[in-house]
Amino acid sequence: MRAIIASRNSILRLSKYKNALNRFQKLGYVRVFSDILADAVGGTSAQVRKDFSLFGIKGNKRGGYNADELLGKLNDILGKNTRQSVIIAGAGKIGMALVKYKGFENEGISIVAAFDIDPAKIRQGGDIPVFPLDELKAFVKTNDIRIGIIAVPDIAAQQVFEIMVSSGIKGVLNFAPIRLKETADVVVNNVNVELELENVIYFVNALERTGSK
Amino acid sequence: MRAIIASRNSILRLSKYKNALNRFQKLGYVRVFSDILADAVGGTSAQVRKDFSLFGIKGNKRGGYNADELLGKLNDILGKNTRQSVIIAGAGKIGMALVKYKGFENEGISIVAAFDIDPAKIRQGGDIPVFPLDELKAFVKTNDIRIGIIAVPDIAAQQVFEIMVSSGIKGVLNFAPIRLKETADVVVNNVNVELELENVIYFVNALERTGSK
DNA sequence: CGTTAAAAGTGAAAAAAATCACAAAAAAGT
DNA sequence: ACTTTTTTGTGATTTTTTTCACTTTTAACG
Repeated sequence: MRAIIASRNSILRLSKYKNALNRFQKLGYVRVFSDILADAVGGTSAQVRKDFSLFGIKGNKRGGYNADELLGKLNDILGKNTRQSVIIAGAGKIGMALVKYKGFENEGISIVAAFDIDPAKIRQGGDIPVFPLDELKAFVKTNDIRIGIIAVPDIAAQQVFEIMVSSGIKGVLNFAPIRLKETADVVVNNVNVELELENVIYFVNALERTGSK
Repeated sequence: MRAIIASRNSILRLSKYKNALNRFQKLGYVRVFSDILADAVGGTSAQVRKDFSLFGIKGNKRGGYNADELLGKLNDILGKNTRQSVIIAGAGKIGMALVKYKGFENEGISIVAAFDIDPAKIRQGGDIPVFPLDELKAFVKTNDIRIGIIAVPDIAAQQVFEIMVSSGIKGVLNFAPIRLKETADVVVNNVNVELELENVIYFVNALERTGSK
């Protein structure tokens, strides 16, 4: 298929449109307009249209976008038409919170197994099994998993990352507050709560100092 | 003080430099260079220097930056010299994972209380008390809290946000996968794990389709 | 000391992203 | 059917961010 050059941010926006659209659809909307989407997602209507334009998504002038059709196209672009199996390294607080989280299933994402070094955490009973970390490689290979989540302490993160990559994992969502030494053929996104919280604090302070009218 | 116009991203980078610096300092580094920092954080040395330049941070030509001094300045800019008290709404999986997380304390961030509607979750015994949601407003007011974390289901998020804002909270870190209807004088950052994971999946697929050499 | 080499600092240039603004289409109204 | 109004689609423009490339300073070395 045609390769689309897209920035991380524009893809992130497409996902947001898709999520908003899902909600609109549940509310019975048949047609949606760029300004409605903009507003749901926190942008401008021009940007919505530009994004769509960039990905070759067409609407109807004066008629907006057909919700079903648009959703189909977005899902297509985002690769949401095939279910994705994901593993987690680290069965601590964050790891287990993710395992228990219901939201992924609706999005075609299945967390199929977790792995941990701590023998106390191993458990095959529950809906999602927790295996010893040693078994990660074999599991990933036999089940052809391509996406992994790192939810281990920062000190172990790089090591776990390398195990994942050598197992054949191509995309990683990293919760450890550490920059992973990446290679070009593996995609890494970072979720760093500390950083985000610090950022909020900074802007609250900054707002207080300056914009205090 | 002088008001610095800074983008969210540049502040995020400053935080990263600060975190990297903390690690370097623990390893005994007395002087650091822009390329070392760049590398630790995943950027270019030019960008590090530009960022510092923008905030009036000076180093020594040929001598780099004194680690202590630089850290002091970064902490100063980021407002890390005063401890920040934070509350959490939602004592579910995510909320409790955050409460238990040790990383905040080192950063001068204290989670002082959690709140939940579910009476079963109320508990005053532990290190961090969980109060009924009703009491949030009073608590925030009497303790003069300015930062809140939203870790409630998406359906309740907007409502909780409004309670927070009306209580005097000025900055929010939102974990609900919903765009909060914000006002200009409140800072909101979003952490959306689903979105990030979808993004990883997209780029893995995209890489597979195109760059498959 | 004087020379060399390494690194900061920063305007200028380039690239990337967002916004504007308006023509074209088509739904709705009369 | 014709007119009006609304909304898309997109080239052009503007703004923002990043990178370049060169000057200046100073540590290190002989």
